[in-house]
Amino acid sequence: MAETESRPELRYGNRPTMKDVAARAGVGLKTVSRVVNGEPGVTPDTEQRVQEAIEALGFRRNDSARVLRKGRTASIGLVLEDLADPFYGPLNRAVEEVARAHGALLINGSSAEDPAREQELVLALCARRVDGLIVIPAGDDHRYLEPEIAAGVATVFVDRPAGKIDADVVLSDSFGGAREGVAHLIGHGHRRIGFIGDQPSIHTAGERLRGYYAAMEAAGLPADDAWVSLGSTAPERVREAVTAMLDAPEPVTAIFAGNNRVTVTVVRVLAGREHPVALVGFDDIELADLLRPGLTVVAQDAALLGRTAADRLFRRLDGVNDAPARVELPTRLIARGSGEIPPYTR
Amino acid sequence: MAETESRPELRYGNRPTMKDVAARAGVGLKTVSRVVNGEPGVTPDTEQRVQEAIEALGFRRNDSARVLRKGRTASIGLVLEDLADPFYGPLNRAVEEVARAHGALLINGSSAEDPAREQELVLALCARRVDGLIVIPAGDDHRYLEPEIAAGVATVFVDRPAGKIDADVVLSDSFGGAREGVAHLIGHGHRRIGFIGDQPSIHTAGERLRGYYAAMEAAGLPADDAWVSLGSTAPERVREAVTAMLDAPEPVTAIFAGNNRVTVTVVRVLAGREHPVALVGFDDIELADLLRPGLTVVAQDAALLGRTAADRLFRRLDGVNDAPARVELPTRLIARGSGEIPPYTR
DNA sequence: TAGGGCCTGGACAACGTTGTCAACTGAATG
DNA sequence: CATTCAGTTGACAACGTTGTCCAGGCCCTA
Repeated sequence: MAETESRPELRYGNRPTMKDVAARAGVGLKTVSRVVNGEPGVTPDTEQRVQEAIEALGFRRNDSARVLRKGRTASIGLVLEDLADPFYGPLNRAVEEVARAHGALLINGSSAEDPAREQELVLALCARRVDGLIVIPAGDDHRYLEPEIAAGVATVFVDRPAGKIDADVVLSDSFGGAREGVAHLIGHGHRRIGFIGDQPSIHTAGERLRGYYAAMEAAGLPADDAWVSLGSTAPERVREAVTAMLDAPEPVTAIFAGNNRVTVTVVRVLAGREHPVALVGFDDIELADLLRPGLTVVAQDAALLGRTAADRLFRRLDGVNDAPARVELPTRLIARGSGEIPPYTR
Repeated sequence: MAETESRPELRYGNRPTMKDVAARAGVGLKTVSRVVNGEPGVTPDTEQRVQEAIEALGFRRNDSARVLRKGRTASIGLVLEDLADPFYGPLNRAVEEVARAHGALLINGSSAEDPAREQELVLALCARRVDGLIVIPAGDDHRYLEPEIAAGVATVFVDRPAGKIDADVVLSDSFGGAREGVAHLIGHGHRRIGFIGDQPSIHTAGERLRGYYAAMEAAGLPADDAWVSLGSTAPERVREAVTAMLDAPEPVTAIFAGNNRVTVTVVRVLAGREHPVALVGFDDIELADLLRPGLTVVAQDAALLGRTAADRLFRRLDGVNDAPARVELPTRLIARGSGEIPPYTR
């Protein structure tokens, strides 16, 4: 322990540098660099001597220095809402695969739906000089990114659009998906349909709500305020909202759930109810097919979302420089039973 | 577009440096550094001038250079098997939270259960000079890490032990958990119990198999080879294995599933069978309580696994230097119905 | 054999930051 | 008034790598 105290500056245990390798191999510094980077202009004989020295010393190039010199970090940042949310798993993985294919590492973090934390994280990534950023925004004002983007940090927003700046964005068609889901319920005879969603300040939540209204209106149905509940996705709140809708004098006969977390809670509540209630949820859920009834959902392809965003990002990094675009991916209605339950009448 | 071509070296659009800030504020370079880092010894007046210059130029410190100078990157690497696997989501998130609390960023990647890819990823992280590594190993030989660890890269293995090197490891009690799960089935009257697991070369898979045998033996029951199926967790393979066990002349009356992916497929197969079969799965699954019957599982606390590993890692980074230890976290049996089904007899 | 070109190898500066250290200021002390 | 001292400030080197550029040595040709 005296070891560590006595040399406070010592971090990497004096790792060998190219200079050390050069000394050991009896060549110049730059020759080592050439060997390490596979550059031409080194005789096999010299190369072997260098390789042996590298081996013997356990040398590993210090990419920090390389980054400083070259300007590129070969890493991208991914800021999402919650690393633990199963919805983002496939997205995360898809982004990683694309990054890997381009030889880049992935730095990621959760904003926890907190705009301040998002900004902090994004700026930390910019300070690291990531080559690009993929952001699932928590906030609705991203002007803080303007200097970064101007400075050349490629940026793509996913799942929700950027606020107050013009940037690439890849979204699912929340509006169309929700409208289709609600229309599906209407098509099965429902006229009083509840909508339980996330905070409407979140873009996707707002769009889905809009889709709900659009479907109701298209069918000439009223959309009673008492049927719409927006707010946190915390189980208790959702539970209360569902219960209120079902215990009202004119109860809803079907529910549209605004995202996976809401859906899960709604399923739990409905499992305890006496009368059947139809349900369509936004976002697919593992095992949805094994519930009784099977869960009807409006599915988005999270992996495709991630892959599309990452492709766009690397296209930009490769120099393509067209105007920021908005890509909207279609959703898919998967009927499994819960959305096909007819209206219950006492 | 001529822009990009004409200056191939240009990466960050000539971002302002401390030198630029210093020039604009009419102060020395070091003074800017002091302001940026909140070091003492700068008059409020000077500080303000510097702040204004920073603001005006949109300066952001280049952490690459900082890293090179200071030796610490304030980042850790997490290598897991699959970012998209819901089991690792909470683990990932837990590690991130601890890292965040220590002001470190998290770089992560998937090994896809491929030892070569694991090594490639780990060494790339080492080249980046991450301060520490958390690895869910795919391979069983980690001697390639010896020089790195010797050079001071703190390393903690999670979920599975390291191979052929002495390092910190945090595990769930796979053996004990599986034994308890199988004993639970035995306790409910089962005597012919199937075990469907992952490739036995994976440490956890082997331990769980050992637990199965231990429980059977403790109850004085035979463990017929035909009841044990090990291999890939691909749905087709698992489906075949389950079907074979159930269609045998002496069919098993209960199944123990070795991990979440196996469990999911087994549930699907059992849902299509005529006669009830008891099931206990290793790993908890979302919505397990909503299946009919509810799914009985041996749950591990993935978040705790991640938190424990990260805590250990940062303890080392803070200079604690005790011998590598093996921490084993208990599992928890959660009875929900599927594991309490009595043996079916025709 | 001299001149030319090609190949290999190395010296040196630069990337943007931080640590060291010395110089300067103004005030307080004798 | 000289001296000291604390508090500010900046010049400079160093971190480890890569790009530039030049020096030799070699082979080929005239």
